[in-house]
Amino acid sequence: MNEYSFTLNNDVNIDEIATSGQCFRWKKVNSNLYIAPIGSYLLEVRKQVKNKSVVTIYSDMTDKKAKDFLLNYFNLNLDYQKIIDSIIFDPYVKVAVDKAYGLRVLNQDPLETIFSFMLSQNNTVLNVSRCIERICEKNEQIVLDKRLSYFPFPNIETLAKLTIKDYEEMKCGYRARYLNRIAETILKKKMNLERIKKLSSDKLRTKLMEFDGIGEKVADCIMLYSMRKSELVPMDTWVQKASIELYGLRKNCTNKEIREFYIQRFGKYAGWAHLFIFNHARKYSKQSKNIKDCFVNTK
DNA sequence: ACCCAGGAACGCA
DNA sequence: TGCGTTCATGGG
Repeated sequence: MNEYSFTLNNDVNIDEIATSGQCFRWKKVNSNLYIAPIGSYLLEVRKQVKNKSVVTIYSDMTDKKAKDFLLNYFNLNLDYQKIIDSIIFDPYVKVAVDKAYGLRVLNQDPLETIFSFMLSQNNTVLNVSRCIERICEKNEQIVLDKRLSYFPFPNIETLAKLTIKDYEEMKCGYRARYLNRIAETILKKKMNLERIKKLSSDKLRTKLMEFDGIGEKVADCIMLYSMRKSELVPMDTWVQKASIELYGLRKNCTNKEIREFYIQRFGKYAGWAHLFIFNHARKYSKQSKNIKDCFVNTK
């Protein structure tokens, strides 16, 4: 077992990432330590002084491969400041970025992301996390030492062996049959999720939506958070409400209209703008009557 | 008891 | 196309 670490700058904010609703397995151990099974490995992020933190990966990889894995997962090869600069002309996005600087779109495993967002329909983030954990517990536990053990997300063979009844027992509710069927189909057709990433967003969306249980919104989340489609804007209830309030879109406008408004306005990283708006609205609008109030710069 | 949660399938107009 | 209903489960 190898242990590889490096320092992260303030453009990786693990508090915000862990609670942003794009990933479901990061756990807060204490105010300075977050931990998550990612892929087959275990990751830790320890906060240091001055907005810096150290990420550690426990794996059997060489240092170079481990580094590449982390760069890839956190999207560290992207120019964070440049992306932020391209979207904070918008006053509402600017407020959201100021509150959550270091929040970033991750590049996650497609299979785990498909399962996560299938579970997310008509569900809470907390509940999705619990279902994912139960599914992972069907996998073999990896024990690093007395302090560190974890269940990696299962591979497709393991997922396909689980029956509808198994998924129901894991409290996946009516989504159980979707999960069972998609696992069986991916395995049977030998679908290579890494390869289909290269398709255009429109073709990929069509392909994903052929699966029962994946609609437009879930497809867009899968593509944004695990397939490098940074321009996509998933049409969730928060963004629908926020868009009407913030940008004065018609009350009965279609999702397509909202999505095109975002792409027109924010361009290649519209999905990032969306994540900041979603994150901010979800976290702060419970304490105010309307969404717009929490986007007004209160400094 | 009721309502909602990062929706989607289904039936019907 | 568009709109209303229904779908498990958990929490407020």
